[in-house]
Amino acid sequence: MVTIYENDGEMKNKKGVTIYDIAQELKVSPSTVSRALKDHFSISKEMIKEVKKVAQKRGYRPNSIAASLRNNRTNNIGVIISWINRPFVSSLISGIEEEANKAGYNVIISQSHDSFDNEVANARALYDSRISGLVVSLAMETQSYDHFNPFIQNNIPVVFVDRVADEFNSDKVVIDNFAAAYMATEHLIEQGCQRIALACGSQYRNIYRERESGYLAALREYNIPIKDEYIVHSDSLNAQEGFRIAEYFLSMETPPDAIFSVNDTAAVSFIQYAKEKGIKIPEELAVIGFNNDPVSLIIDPQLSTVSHPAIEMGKLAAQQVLKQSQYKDVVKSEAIMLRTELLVRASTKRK
Amino acid sequence: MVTIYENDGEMKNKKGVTIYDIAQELKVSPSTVSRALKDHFSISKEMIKEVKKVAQKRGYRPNSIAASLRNNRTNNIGVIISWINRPFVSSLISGIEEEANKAGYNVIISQSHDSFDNEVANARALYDSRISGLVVSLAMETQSYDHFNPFIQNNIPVVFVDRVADEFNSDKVVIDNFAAAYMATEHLIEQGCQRIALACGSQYRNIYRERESGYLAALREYNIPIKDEYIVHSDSLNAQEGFRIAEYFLSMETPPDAIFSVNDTAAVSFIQYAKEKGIKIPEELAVIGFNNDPVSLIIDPQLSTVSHPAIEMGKLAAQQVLKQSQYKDVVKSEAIMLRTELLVRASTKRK
DNA sequence: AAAAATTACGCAATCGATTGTGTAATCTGC
DNA sequence: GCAGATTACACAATCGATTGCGTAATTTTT
Repeated sequence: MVTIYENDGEMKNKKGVTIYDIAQELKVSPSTVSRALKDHFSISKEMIKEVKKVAQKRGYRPNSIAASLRNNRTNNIGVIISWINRPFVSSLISGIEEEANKAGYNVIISQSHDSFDNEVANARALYDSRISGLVVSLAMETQSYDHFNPFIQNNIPVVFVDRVADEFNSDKVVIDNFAAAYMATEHLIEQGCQRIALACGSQYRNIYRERESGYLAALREYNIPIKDEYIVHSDSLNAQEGFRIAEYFLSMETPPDAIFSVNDTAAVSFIQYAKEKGIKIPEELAVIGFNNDPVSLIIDPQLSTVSHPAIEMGKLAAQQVLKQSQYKDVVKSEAIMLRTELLVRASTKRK
Repeated sequence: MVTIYENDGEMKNKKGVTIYDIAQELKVSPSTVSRALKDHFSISKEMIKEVKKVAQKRGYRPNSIAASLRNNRTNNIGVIISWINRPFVSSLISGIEEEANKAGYNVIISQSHDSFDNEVANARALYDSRISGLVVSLAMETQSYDHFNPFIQNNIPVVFVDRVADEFNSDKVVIDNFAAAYMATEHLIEQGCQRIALACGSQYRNIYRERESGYLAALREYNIPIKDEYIVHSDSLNAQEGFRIAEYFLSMETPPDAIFSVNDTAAVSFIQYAKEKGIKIPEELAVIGFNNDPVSLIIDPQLSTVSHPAIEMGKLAAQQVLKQSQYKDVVKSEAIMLRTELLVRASTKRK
């Protein structure tokens, strides 16, 4: 299944058409061509028309590399995320891309795989390629933020999304994790759950810290005793970990009657495990997740969860980057906080 | 929730360190610095050491824009895909990115959202940004391929993945859709299914055409009559369409006893619809999908499907692009075909 | 010791677009 | 009809790294 074809000979290595070629054909200077293509006021209407006609005819395409070098800025926005194949993350990217494209920017994506070293390497590579802005959702491991300093020092805007660095002064787009977790926990309490467990992520990341706080606050508010053995932390709340945690919770002497999971992946595993063991959901065990992943509607019973405005977050982050890259002088750092929504489905509906 | 901070004043607008700065400090020429940084043989060991020391001290980072302009090539690979938030696609991208990063390349991603116009616009933007290679999985609508000609004419490699253009002479990375569909259909027949329906996609795309051919071939091989009313084509096999198609099939006078869906999304909808209607799976209706999306393991009963080596396909596509961009002279176009695997799960296990 | 070879570096053009400044040519006002 | 204003374009430097070619200094060869 291999086909071979040869060169056309004449067609190949024909260098791209430049403004110099157009200038030569029209016997004007390259600067005139450059300005004409941008409808500069100092160029006559006729000349603009002529230039554009020739450009069209010759198939001229601007070399943005050259422009970038001259202007010291590219039309590229860098993005560093953990894993692209997570529903929340790919929606985030969609939002970033949509907003960036609208403004004539391309998006360069790199995955940290939740490793600090990768994040540093990616940041460096993106810096070298002279991106004009960076959107970051931090890796699970990250605790030091020095790798973002080169951007700051060179006035390249850095915007954090979702997984942000409190210690680092820059734009942020987040959700109210505390409130969302409080809502979710309160909902479980209202459904009559008394022994509510928490499956949480790394305490290095704001999103998990804040969700834990919300969970604890709700329990306190309703005078429900907090039990350490009902709280589990995991560095990667994947399906496998979910089963492990489910086994731990459900083989306790007094197992929880509800679990709040900080992501849907683990929550789904809880339901699957419980179903295997013949534990009724939500009667014997109520489960609520976080993110509103597609799987939350596929699992039976459907999973209650907290919806994350992922695309909107991506759009806002991109807008922040673009705005910051325009106004180089006055730098104003702001944190945008978006609303979440509690989605009550069968996995917690006891009443 | 808004914080404001002012400029440092002295820190800002400090232009990046260039080889000229290093040259000045060491009182040598920029060319020497450039060569020293690349361990050029004509530079003495001591000079190389000196240059690197100063570069390190001053925090020098190469300006790849400048290098790109001079070399007429970037370290960026462009990717055009339909939707990033599909499991298959994001895995594909992961593979591309891994391989590209390994070779020191960045990946620029753009989504066509399955629209031809978007695909053309994305191709143009990527061309302007002077990517050194392009990986494409075609939009559903695409029927003309002229927008890829500028790349070909300028020796920029274009590699198609999964959704390829038969008419277009370039590298391709695909799976054996015919064989996969044949296997899937044969499996249904072996389970005793006699009235096997097909939920298919747009005939513009090879993957759906080939899968339909495989389905038809299997039916013929086993002397099962082919009924047109058992074959449905949809331009977007999403969940909603899945329900619509399920309704059509299951409200027929003689409904099918099995459905082969060319993607998992629709297959999952079939199962959900059937469960709602009290139709037993797989006894009354066997369902098999395609792609091995995460949902296929979440749905109850678990979905039989065909696994797609997405990451591997991405890696191979990136490798092809990188290889092609090295050898400008002899262009050899090849099609790589990967194996798929039939995953038999509860949704088709009748025996 | 003179010639040849090698070592180690500098000079200057180049990639393509951008832009501040300069300058003819045309136009305006009185 | 002439100074001054305006129009419409050209000149040339610039962004930062790369690289063919040139050359002085040192080493090797015979």
